[in-house]
Amino acid sequence: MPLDRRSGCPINLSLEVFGDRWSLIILRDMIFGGRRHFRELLNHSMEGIASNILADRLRRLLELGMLTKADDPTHKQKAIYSLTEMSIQLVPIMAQLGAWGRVWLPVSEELSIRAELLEQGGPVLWDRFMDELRHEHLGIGAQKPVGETVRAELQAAYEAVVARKTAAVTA
Amino acid sequence: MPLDRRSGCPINLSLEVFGDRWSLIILRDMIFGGRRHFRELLNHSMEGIASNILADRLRRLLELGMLTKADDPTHKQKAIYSLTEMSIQLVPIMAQLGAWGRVWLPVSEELSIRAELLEQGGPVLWDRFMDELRHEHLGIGAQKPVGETVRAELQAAYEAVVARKTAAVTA
DNA sequence: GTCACCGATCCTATCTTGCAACTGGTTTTT
DNA sequence: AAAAACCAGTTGCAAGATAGGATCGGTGAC
Repeated sequence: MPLDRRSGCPINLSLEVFGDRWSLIILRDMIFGGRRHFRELLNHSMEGIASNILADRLRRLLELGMLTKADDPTHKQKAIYSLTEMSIQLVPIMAQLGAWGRVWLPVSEELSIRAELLEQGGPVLWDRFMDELRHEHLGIGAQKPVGETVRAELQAAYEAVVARKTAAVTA
Repeated sequence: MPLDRRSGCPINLSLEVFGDRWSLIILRDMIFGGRRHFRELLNHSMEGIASNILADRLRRLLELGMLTKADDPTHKQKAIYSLTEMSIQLVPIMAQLGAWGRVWLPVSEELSIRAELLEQGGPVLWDRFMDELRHEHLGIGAQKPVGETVRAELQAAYEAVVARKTAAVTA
């Protein structure tokens, strides 16, 4: 997946960066799923990414400055991938994409609850989420975010839907 | 490009619809460039799309309900493609994509002026633009929009930048 | 010492893309 | 009336991307 620079149009250039079927999925899992390691991304991938594709995309995202990579001090072979400001600022795009998909595509209820909450929360929630990501990935903002994190809230809402649906089935 | 339905996640499904290098480019040219015919999309394509790819993507977008196709009464062989509500509602996504690209990617000045104005105008301008598109493509809203259209404004701004840059070079 | 885990890489079959030539028909120009 | 240009695509081919699975050498927990 080379960068062609077909034109200097912002939409075109954005597509050249993440206009494929995997790059945004990986970033989604890092942003909303909190994944930081290769194996986490590989084994918990809902869509079943192949290891060679994952390796290729991670390398590409590193080159593009959307991610950084560091050694994990707890395990010599583990690498920790971090978001950069560039990828943290994809949150509004993810939110819009989720909102659009929720309306027009056959989404599953439990997987769209996050998109729904993100849409309801609007830019205020997005900003709070982005600040949390900056704290987590860039070490910016000295003290921890107060109260429950946005990601934890979204995750809790997701699990509540799953629990409700399971109860409905077994009832 | 099949629809795999890898998962019911809204972001994933959105990517399965337009997570490739051409679908959004075609929709961009229809939305911001006002293109309605195959040859217009083919010959005025800034990025140089191939005719088979264009044909394939148009067919796909028709199947997905993002476009409709009708005979052109003025020419027996011409077909007119129209946006649907589904694709008109991509305007906010295009705006966010353009805003992000303008900050982080090497965009050209003249091609990013539209994104800049769209960002400045915010949701109010997006709604006005979407209403104009509904009038133009869906025949909704009896009377024509008052004053200059959003697309004409964006186009004028683009041409002003081109003119200024040309003047600067020849001066 | 064994076994699961670590981030990848290699191989192969299949799918997608880009490119150029071409099709059958229609409108415009000369 | 003949020629040229335009219309929406289609076809064939080569190159590149993807999916899936096996594999690699090193690490850490038990």
